[in-house]
Amino acid sequence: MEYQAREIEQKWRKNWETQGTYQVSNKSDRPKYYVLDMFPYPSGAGLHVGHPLGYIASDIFARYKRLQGFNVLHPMGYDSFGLPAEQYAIQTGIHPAIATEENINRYRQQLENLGFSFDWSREVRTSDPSYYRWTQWIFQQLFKSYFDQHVGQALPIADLVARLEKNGNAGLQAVCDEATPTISAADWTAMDERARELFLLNYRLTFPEESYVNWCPALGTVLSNDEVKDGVSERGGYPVERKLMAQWSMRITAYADRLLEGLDQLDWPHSLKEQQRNWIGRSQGASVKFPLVKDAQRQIEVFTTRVDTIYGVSFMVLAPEHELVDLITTAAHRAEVDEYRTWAASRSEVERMAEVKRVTGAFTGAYCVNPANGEAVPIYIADYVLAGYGTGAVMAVPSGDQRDWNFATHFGLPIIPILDAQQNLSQEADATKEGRYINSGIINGLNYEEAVPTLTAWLEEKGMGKGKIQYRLRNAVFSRQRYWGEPVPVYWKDDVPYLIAESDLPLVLPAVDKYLPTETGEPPLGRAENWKYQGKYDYELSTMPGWAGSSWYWYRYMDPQNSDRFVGEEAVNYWQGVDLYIGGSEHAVGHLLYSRFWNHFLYDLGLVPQQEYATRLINQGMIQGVIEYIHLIKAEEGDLTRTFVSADKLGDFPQAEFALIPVHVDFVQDYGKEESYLDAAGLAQFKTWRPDYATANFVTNAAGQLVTKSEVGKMSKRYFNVVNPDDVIARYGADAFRMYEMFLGPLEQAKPWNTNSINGVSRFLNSFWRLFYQNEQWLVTDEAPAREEQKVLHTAIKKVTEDVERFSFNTCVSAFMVATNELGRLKSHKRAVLEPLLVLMAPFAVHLTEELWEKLGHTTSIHHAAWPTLEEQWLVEDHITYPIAINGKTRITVDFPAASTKTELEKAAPALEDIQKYLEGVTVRKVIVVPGRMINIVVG
RNA sequence: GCCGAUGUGGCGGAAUUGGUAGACGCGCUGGAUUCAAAAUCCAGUUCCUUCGGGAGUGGGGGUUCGAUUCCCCCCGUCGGUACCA
Repeated sequence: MEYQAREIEQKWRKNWETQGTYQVSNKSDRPKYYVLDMFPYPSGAGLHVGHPLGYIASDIFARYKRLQGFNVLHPMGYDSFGLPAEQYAIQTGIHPAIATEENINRYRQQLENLGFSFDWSREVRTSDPSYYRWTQWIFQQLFKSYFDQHVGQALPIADLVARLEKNGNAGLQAVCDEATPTISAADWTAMDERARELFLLNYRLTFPEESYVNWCPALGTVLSNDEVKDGVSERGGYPVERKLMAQWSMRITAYADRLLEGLDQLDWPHSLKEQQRNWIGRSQGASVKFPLVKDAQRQIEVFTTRVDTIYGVSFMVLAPEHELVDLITTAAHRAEVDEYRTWAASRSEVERMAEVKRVTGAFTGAYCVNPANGEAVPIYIADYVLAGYGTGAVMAVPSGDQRDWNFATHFGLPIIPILDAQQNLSQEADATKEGRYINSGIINGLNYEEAVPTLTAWLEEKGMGKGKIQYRLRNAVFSRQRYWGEPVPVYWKDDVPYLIAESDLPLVLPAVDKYLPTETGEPPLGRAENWKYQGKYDYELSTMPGWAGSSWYWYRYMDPQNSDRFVGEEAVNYWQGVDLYIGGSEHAVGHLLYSRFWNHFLYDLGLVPQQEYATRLINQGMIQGVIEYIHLIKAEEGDLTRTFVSADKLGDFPQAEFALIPVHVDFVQDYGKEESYLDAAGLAQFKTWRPDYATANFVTNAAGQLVTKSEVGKMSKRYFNVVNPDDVIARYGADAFRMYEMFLGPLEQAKPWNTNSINGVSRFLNSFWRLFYQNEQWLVTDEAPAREEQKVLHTAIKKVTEDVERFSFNTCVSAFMVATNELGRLKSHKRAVLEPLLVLMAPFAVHLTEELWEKLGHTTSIHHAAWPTLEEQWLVEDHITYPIAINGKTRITVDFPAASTKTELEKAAPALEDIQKYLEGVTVRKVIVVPGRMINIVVG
């Protein structure tokens, strides 16, 4: 019987489904283990060969743990709200739910093709009302909570109210808006309901606020910082501008410290933790007040990490949006300042970032007082100071900061040296902390370590400053002016937001006639007819962002049907959290930070048992594609001729400029290689595919080939280089595909997709099969295996167990190959060897092993078998082959009895006949013996 | 600029605590089988070589009996991030 991948795979997939082989119970005597894959967004394009890499790895590990005797939770579901389905709906009028459903079905089919051990009875979809009901519920809990810094956790807002009634907010240590006024108990009591609600918004963990946001006109929505890359939207690459808008916000900054500290306990990739640390951006420094010369009651507060440089301040810079600008600008400078502010506001993020080097700014005409030395400091505005960071104001020290130096040089402001070690101040700033202070009042002669505490204490005493910790992390914008997302479970009364009753959840997404903003510019939900809470109050019209539903989904898998709670207590206490999370590093500062934030919050409420939900995380590397381009001569205006030139003939057109046009990789010969090209057939395919170029000229080389330019890059529709796993599976089978993806290299490393060597894996599976079957002949016998055969088996058990534990799956595959080669050489077909080997390979080649397992006479699934036990006795040798080196260079290898002692070997090695010729004319200085390893003879 | 990864044959990669560099696979070369092809099997395959050997893990230096592995400096590639005060 030949190995027939397709038949076997279909047979077992059906069988597993009817048997419920992968169904998991929340009750078990076995220890639990939770393996989670990152939530996929079901895009219309379906899976390409890069997507399954992490899923295959997690599936192997889940299966391994199952064979090891664990009760393993390994679920899959869909992050099914999102922009692409809505963009599609706008174009076609098809409800996003319908397109999403189709995409999900396609995904499901592709995933099933790969033979994963998901418990599909636990599938969840974020766009399902039974799911987003709980996303809305968690939102409501955030609204009902504030963060108390005294206890370092979230508490019910009712506690805050009780406190306000008693003491007002004096002495309250809680995270709130900068502008929150201080009130007494009497003030609170005097407030009416509306005033109280507005006041409480300063503290709630989710709240509407007016702030500068990333507005993307093309998408018609705001975006959070992590959704903006290089000044354009991550999805679609549309321009983004700064805009002042009222938006729901999440007070993630309350958790900045805990999110930072929590990282230390996580077994996550180092670089990913670093990214989160940088994103949170904790910096220690001081806040200092600079009173205005004209009005000492008003002060400009700055944050600085170098308070020691305060005597070097020669000017002050405010962000153009800073609230004091209007107030302080003198009449003489009014026009200039207004002009600058208008100009600054008109600049897009992209422009700003492109012109970082350019110095711009304007003088307000006003001065403030340096509290350290009482000198007057001119106040400028400039857009290198960001309104959103710190206080939106900087004390400028040109001698110690390059941007300040550039600004000072441009505007002719003084550059004051402050440390005797500073150098070349006429050329550039010197940020050194070395040396002793000069020109620096009370810290003259001190060094950095002495100056900082001295100054901070002095400023604090004078009430002009204090030590402060500042974060780069901003509160997260939580509104999207879009249709296809969770409705925010809030209604408005007197311009104040109220939660809808818990019993009214879920607030279901209403039908709309179009998925576009209303004529008055409201979000699409404004189109819903008669959509009012209790028939009279307006609902919030924005929806939640993509990351809402994915911030808690791993809990829903534990208990997906529960209609009383987002996850049942029993279920969450059993599964606790995720033991292994596998996914891409692109989620480092988005999903992985937001989900940690929500988890910390749920933990504070006592709803989940662990502060960090995923203790171990592994990034799988991206599988890249090869992009094939052909060179098109850039035509002059009006010139309608189109000429493509073979890459090896570009020299014939020295004056031409070329555009690179991506070509469908299927047309290209020797795809992925240096000398890949389009032959005549490829050119014909290209012309049919791109009729607009059907009449173009093609300058080919002597062989009639149009040589392409090949580049490793993203696998994406727009490069026409997407490889569908279904095609590969149809040809080689899912088992070969799974093993091949693992065999490509280390899991975490990025690697280009190349089908060149998949036949090696396919060949291996065939020879493995032939250990059982050859020429229609069943070969397996019940004879006792020889020692040598046992050694092959147990070497494999040891290697594969160790390697799976450290996620080195590529070396597992080669271990299987080695074992198969050896057993083939030994003509070994013993059940006692093959059966354990089959179990060892079951997590990788899930169908093939199941088939052979059945043929061996088993009636239950191999995936419920037990992982083989290593018996060291078979690995013990009576002789050890020692490499013998002279001065570190290996010369020969010699067998010695394993029992030889170090002293014996030291004597025996130099006496060997084969080694004598190396010792002529030199003296043996030392013989180094590492028992079991090697022998080195040092001569000289 | 800063932060983080990474660099080994023609190619993907292995070498887990410093101990035979190149496992395993692809490709390539030769052979067997075949009318032929596919498939399969066997042998070889880092480079140089006067066949004794010599060189060799991005480059240079160091520690060590011994370095792909540890330390210092430099270079390349990839990813993240950026007027963050």
